Amino acid sequence: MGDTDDRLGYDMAFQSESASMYHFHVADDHPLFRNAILEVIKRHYPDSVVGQSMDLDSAIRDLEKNDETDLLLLDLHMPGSQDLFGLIMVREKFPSIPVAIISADEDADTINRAMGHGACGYIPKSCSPQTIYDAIHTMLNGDRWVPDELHNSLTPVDSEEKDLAAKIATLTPQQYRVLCYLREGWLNKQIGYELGITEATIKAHITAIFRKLGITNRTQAVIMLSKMSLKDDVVS
Amino acid sequence: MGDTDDRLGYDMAFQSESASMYHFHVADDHPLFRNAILEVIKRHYPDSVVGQSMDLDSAIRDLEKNDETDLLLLDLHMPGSQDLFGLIMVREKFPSIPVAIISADEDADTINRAMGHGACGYIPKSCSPQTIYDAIHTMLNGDRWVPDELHNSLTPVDSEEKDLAAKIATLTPQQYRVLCYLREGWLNKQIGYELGITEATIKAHITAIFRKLGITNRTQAVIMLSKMSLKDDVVS
DNA sequence: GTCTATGTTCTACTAAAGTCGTATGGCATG
DNA sequence: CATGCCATACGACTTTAGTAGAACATAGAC
Repeated sequence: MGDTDDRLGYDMAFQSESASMYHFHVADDHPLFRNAILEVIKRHYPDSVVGQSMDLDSAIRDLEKNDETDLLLLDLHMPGSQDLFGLIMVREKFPSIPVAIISADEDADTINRAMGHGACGYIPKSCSPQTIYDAIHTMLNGDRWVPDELHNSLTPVDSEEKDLAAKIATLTPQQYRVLCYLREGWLNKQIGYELGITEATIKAHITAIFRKLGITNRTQAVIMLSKMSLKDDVVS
Repeated sequence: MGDTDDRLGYDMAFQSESASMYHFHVADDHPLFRNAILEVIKRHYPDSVVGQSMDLDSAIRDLEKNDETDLLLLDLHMPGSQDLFGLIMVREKFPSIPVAIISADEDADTINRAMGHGACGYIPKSCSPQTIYDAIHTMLNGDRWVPDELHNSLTPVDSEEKDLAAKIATLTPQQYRVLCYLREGWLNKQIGYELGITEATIKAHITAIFRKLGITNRTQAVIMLSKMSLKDDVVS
């Protein structure tokens, strides 16, 4: 399986596939599909390093340790990463790391918006291993990849949605966590218990969130975020 | 009642339709399109009576006076009738009156759900006068009408959405009005001012709404309703 | 007519939300 | 190492949200 180079180059173009040691991270809370991805990676990039996580926080911690990750494969729906928000946060924190979305949701609008928010690819979970490999290979070369039928139909994302994404991206990690619970209709007291801090602190975070989003109460926050939500997935 | 002429031609204007006197109501806050509909009706059903309104409350008042209305043409988006909620309320209050949705929104999912919530037809605003006539004619005969391309692809509405619609339908008119403002992120004080009653009364209504919807606070209400919202229309 | 049932309205109360000021610790810059 | 910046955390206060209970009106039912 070839020799490996410790000193990984910054430029993928130099590296032939067999000789390259890539650094992947697979973030998906669904074990079956995570394994499917791992199979593909191990088969085609046996010398690569693969981080794994089941929620957004773990993924971010791992990326912080490995800031040279070559490709993040991110599920659209896992704890802390509903809809496009996880993608937005990761793109903000690690602009240089390419992010491929993997999701059961094959809706054209969803794929289009994921790409518009900075994903370098979108892999529907129904794809064959061969297709998954094609996609990963393409993205490691610095190109974008979407399912064939959408190749020529990508359109720019609504500017209002872009604005909102930019505001979300300014939230601190803790603020973002609080917002995730707020969005689900939790009370401040409940959020505080969940995060292990007092209700007073939750309120402080929430006030800060409102300022950043340009709103004045939680109801408006939910309204604002719901405008950015995607179609519901099919429960599999 | 009923029309006896099934022969449709391009200049059929004065055939046996002229002998029947239908009762229409056109509810649309966009004057241009309201007039377009009126043109079609006056041309093909010159003896008919046509009520008009620019918001849901006026429409309902008119329907109460004319409980034998043969067809209500309802815009999806006007004051008091965002998304499918207006349709749901009207179908609950007047189950015997056929409702045709007219809207600029031509999304298949939107059309499908409107039909699933009891509309007898869906007329995209891009339709020609001739097509509008075809649609109205079909619906007056008791048949349903949707754009050709969707004729065979209507699917049942999600049961959860049906449940929610049933709950919404139990709201009193005033409760529904309050809910419309709540949904937009207004404060109780503001809603009270708008409706000309005290904040205390708004609160009482809101508590009643929560009970009917099976929730405990306004944030959950917004979340619940947002699951039922449609794709945003293009602003024309 | 009386008697229910229901919608609307309100007062008085409790609970939750939201703001302000402040303190601490990490971390980068000069 | 001193300084400033910022994320995080908390307590005290004010404002808004939400509940309980009752008064009043109206429409049917008996």
